[in-house]
Amino acid sequence: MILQGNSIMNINHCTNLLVHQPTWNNPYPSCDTAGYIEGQWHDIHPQYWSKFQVWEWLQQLIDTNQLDANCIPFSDFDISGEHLCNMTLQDFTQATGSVGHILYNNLQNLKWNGQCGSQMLQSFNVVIKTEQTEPSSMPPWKNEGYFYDNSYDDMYESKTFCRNQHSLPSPSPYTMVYTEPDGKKAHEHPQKPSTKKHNPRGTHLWEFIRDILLTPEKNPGLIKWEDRSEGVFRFLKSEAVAQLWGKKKNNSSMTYEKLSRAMRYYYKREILERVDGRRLVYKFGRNARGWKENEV
DNA sequence: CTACTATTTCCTGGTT
DNA sequence: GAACCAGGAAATAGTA
Repeated sequence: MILQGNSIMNINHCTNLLVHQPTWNNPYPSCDTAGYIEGQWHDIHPQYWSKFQVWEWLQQLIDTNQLDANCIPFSDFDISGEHLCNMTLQDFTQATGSVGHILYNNLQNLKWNGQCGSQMLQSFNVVIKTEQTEPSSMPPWKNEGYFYDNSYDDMYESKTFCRNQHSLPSPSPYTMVYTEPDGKKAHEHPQKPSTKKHNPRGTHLWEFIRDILLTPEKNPGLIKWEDRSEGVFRFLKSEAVAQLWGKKKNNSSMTYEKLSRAMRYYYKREILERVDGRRLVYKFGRNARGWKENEV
């Protein structure tokens, strides 16, 4: 038995799940803002954002306002916070069209009021109360008072679990005929999961991801479709998904780093296709089944 | 027990 | 500098 030296270190690797609020009280804080959440874009005045934080801000606005990511030229936003702050409304509308005023207004709000909305508030076992927040910064899922608890992953195991029948024609993991990468059907008797080929826990990673996507009422902003018809999706809370996957596999040290390595192995098998340029974005490939809206 | 699959773990190096 | 991305390599666990 070999003990991995750092396995213990990962157990609490979920700090970004913690509830927190914007913390800059004066508009130009020094860098010593509170502890472990230091450095997140919503804790820092936009003037001091790095390129990465600008990118995070953009992604968040896309999510919370349900903007079409395809309309945003990300390459035009490969800029620092200082540069961003110097952009005029005209600059924004020039770059992103009608979406420009949303970006501009949100940024102005952040610059002068420090109101960034409390994104990333969702955490495990926490009831999010519905409360007033500006539309431009409120995650849509938050408005519905999502409740997330440990029973979530049990839905896959539960005999009574029933997937959203009215909108989800694809079969559940247990009724699905598992198809080998080469297209051969492995089994015709879905009621016998134990006979499934190499599927020890009942669900592969990609199926796990797919089922989160297909169960919106149980997906508290974890992953979202970027292009539903093309099978393109993006992780919103990468570490949270990793924790969930780890929980399913009884592995408390799962991280997004490790989960993503498994995801990359899917490229070769054409279960996933590479999506270049955008972080946390993946696309289902020809060997991934059950994600299409009207798949038979 | 052996072979195999599907990750898991670790790592180096590159990118945003 | 953090968070990702790319893959190689080796380990591991469940199944055939």
